[in-house]
Amino acid sequence: MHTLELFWMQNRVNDVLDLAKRRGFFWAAYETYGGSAGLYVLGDLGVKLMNNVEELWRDTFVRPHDFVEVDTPSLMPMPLLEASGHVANFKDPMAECLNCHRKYRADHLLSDAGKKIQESLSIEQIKKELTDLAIRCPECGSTSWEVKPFLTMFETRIGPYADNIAYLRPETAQGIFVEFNRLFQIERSRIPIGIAQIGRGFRNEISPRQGIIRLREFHMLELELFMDPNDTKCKYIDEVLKEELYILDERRILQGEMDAVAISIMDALASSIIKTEWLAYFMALSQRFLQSLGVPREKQRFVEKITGERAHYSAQTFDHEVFMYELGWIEVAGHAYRTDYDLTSHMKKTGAEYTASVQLDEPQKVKRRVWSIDVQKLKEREPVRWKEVMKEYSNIKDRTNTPPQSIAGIAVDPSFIIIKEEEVMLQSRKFIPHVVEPSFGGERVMLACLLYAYDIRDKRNVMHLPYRLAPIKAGVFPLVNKLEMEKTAQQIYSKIKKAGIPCIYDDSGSIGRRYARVDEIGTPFAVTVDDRTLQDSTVTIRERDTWKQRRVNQESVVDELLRNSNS
RNA sequence: GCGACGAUCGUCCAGCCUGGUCUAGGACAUCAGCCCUCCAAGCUGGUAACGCGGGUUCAAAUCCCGCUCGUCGCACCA
Repeated sequence: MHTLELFWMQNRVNDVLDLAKRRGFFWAAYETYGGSAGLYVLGDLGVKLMNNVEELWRDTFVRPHDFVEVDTPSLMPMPLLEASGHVANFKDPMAECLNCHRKYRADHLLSDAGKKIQESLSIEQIKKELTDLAIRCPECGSTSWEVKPFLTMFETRIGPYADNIAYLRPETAQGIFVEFNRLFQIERSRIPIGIAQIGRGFRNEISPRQGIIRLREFHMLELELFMDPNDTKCKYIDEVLKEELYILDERRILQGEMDAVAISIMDALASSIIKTEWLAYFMALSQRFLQSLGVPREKQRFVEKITGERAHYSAQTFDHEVFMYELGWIEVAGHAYRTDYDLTSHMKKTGAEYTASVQLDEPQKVKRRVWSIDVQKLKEREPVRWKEVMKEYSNIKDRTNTPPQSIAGIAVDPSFIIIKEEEVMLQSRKFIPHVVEPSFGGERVMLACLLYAYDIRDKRNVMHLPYRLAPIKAGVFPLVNKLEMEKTAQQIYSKIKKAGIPCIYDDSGSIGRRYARVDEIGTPFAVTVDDRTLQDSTVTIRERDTWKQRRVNQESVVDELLRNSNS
């Protein structure tokens, strides 16, 4: 590679971040107060670009499938996130060595020492274990520890009562899961169904380096696809079967492979590299989405999360990564097969029923065993406590399985349990839907888009943003500041604006300078009014990507611009 | 959290070691105007900064301490 080219490659991210700040796409927040890591501001261009990214996402993932969209609160009460497993999984016990102040995951220290850990160990218990086992700091050998939980969710309180703890959501998905029943009913119990949400997620990262890559508050674009676990077909799968993805799957990772290989969706499904059709379909869409944002296919890959690295809710996860020059491979999306983990968890916690049912083609005869309690016999055995048993018994709705070992503390005894075999005609089949989830980080997608749009031509910055993503579609300039030219240019500007096309008017500095200014923010067209306009009503349209100009009648400028709205 | 290094106009950099000459300089960007010109390059003028707090001193951008933030490394990263 040429030295100069190499130099430019190495500075691409910095150049783009610099441009983003200078022109108002985004920048680090609260600098006047000294700054606060992991928080970013989107400026006008950033807001417009993010909106366009979101619209493109809707056009890719939501609208073609008639999926629906919701907007749930960012604040979530603690019990909800306890049920989802986030409170347990986002609250790592951190052990700090009191001598050298290095920090470790306390559970890792214990398991390294060969100690089996229970999920439910309290902070005090962990501290006691560390002391009892005389575990030494791996760095300095000290045995004195301070154990504290580190919470990666932001904690707050709802209302005046201190015990009403809430968190800012670490993902938007939980809002969809807990509202599943109503959403499902509103959508007339269609299955499969996709429910989308665009919103903000919050994570209290320990040290959010890498600027806009790791944020404490960020845009999430999530879609939850609910499907029947016995009918996991995706009706759109044929459209993508031949598409190839670069995949690095778990098996190859465990073999020590580092490189992703191209494989078709068809083959990936046939060889079970991707476990379910919807997941494969969304991965293909995800690749297309990034392609339409300007990221070539070869600069994208899907890396499977190996067991143990995966989130607590996931049966299979692929990270969708984009090569971002100096930053290396950066995850822009996670594609997770969450099974029925979330709905089941919320059911257990709340007693609500998150189920769907499908009508069977023909009713089925099913034999099943049902157990019940013989009250008379129970009374004989437990003359005092039988009422307690019956009270708890009446809360057990599903009696088709084997009876529990004890009810209300009374050991279940065959002497008062009746087990009946019965035959029922089932008209429908009930199930807890399984969930497949593509989840994007908005800022990272936006950055990927800017990185691949960025180019330097004749020492000038040019952002080759696709038309639909460009925050500003056109600049309108009078060639020189003559009153009539300005007037005509202003008229054209108003006309474009009224047509709903974002555009700017600029008459300051030389024409070349103005072209340079709009090139840098990715504005695809410049409309220039010159002397000839005043004679024959034509203007020039100058294209950002070629710097070529053509003359069109000023009446047709809006049409010329609108012709590009799909590109 | 630890360690190393750092923080000056919008941006990049100079000044700091050796305190005063700094009313903090330059370049690019930006703004007003001139020029009236199709690709940032001419001319005139303007706006604009020493991260925060404390100390030393007659005097602090400059020396010292604390804090905040940043970069990198360690650790962490459902």
